[in-house]
Amino acid sequence: MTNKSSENFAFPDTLWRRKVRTRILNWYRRNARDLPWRNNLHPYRSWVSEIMLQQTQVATVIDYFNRFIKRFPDVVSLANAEQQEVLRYWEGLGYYRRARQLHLAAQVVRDQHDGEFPTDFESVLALPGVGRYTAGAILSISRNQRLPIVEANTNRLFARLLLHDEDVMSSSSQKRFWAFAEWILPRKHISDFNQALMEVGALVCTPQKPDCKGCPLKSICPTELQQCWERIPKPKKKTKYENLFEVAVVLRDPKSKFVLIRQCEAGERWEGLWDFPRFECSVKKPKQPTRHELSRISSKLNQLTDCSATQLNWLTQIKHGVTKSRIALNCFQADVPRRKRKLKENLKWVHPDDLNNIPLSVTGRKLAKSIS
DNA sequence: AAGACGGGGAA
DNA sequence: TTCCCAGTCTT
Repeated sequence: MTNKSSENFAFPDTLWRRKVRTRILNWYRRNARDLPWRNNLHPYRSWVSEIMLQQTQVATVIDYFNRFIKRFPDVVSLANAEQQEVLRYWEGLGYYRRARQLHLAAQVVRDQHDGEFPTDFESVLALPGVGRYTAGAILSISRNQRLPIVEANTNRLFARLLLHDEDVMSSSSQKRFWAFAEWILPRKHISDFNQALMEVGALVCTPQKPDCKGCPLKSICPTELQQCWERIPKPKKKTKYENLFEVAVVLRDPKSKFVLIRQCEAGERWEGLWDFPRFECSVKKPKQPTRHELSRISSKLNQLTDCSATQLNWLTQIKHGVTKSRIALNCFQADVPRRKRKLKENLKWVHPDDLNNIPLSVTGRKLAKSIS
C-alpha cells in the first residue's frame, strides 16, 4: 500500500500537524465534558451511544442512554429482548430504524460472534446501522484503534481549518475530509484525539458565533485569521416545509374502555411503532366539522380499521414536524357499537393503562396521555 | 447524487 | 420559525 489517500490532497506541513494534535489533546484534557458513555469505556456502550448520537444532540441522548444501558447492560440482554421493548426505550428519540437495526445487530453479535461485540473494523462495519463513521468511532474510542472519523462536528472544524468553501456534504468534500482525518490522526491517544475533535466542534467551533478566542487552534486557523466563519462551512440551502393536515381517531369500546391502536407497517413512517388510526384529512373548523367532513373521516376510518364510529367528538389538535412536513393533527374520539370479531393483523384493542408498555409515535403518546 | 428518516433544543 | 444535530441506507 503506497498510495495513502491523504497523498492525493495537499495539506499543510507536519509542523502544523503537530501543533494541531498537541493543542487539541491538551485542550480536551482540560475541557472534556463528563458524559455517561465516557465512563467505563467498552465497545458495547460505545456502540449504543454512537447509534443514539446519530443526528441527535448530546443533551437529548444522555437520559435515553442511561435508561437503555440500565435495562440492556450487555449485548446479549439486548439481543434477547423483544423488539417492541427496545422500541419503547427508544420512543421519542426518532429515526426508529436505528433501534430496529441495533436490536438486529445485537442478535448478529449473539449468534455469529459468541455474544462478544466484535473488535475488528470489518466485522463492526458489517453490522446493520453501522457505517464508516460509527465503526471508526466505536473502535477508536473504546479500543484506541487508529481509525479516523468524520461527522457533523469535524465537517465544520475541518472546513474552517482548511478554508474549505464547498458544500461539506458533497462527495468530493467528504473524500477530502476523510483523507484529512487520516492525515491528522496521531499515533497515540486516538480515543482522546477523536473525541477531542468532536468536542472542539461542539463546544468551540460552533455553527453560529464560534468561540475563536477560546479555541486551542486560534492563530493557526485561517478562518479565525480572516474572521470568515459565517461563510465557512458554506450555508446550505434552506429546506422548505410542506403543510399537512391529518386526523387521528381514538376508537373506544364503551363497555370495556378499550381503545383501538394500529401498528405502522413497513414503508410507513414509524414502522413497528403503534399509533391511533390516522390518515390525511383536512378539517377547516375541527370543533364544528361539516357533515361532509365527518362522512369523509368515517369512510377513511372504516377503510383503515373496518370499524364504524357512531359519533365523532373533537378532542384536541396536535402540531408536529416530521422531516420536511409540518403536520396539524386533529384528534377525535368515537365509540363503536360493538367490537369486530376479526381484526386485521396490525390492529388491536388495548386497555389505556397498557399503552405504557407499547411503543407509540410521539403524537400517539401525547394523545394517549390526553385521554387517560 | 439525492431523498428519507424524527424529534428536540436553541437562536 | 428556522437551523442544527457523534449518519445510514435506499433509489
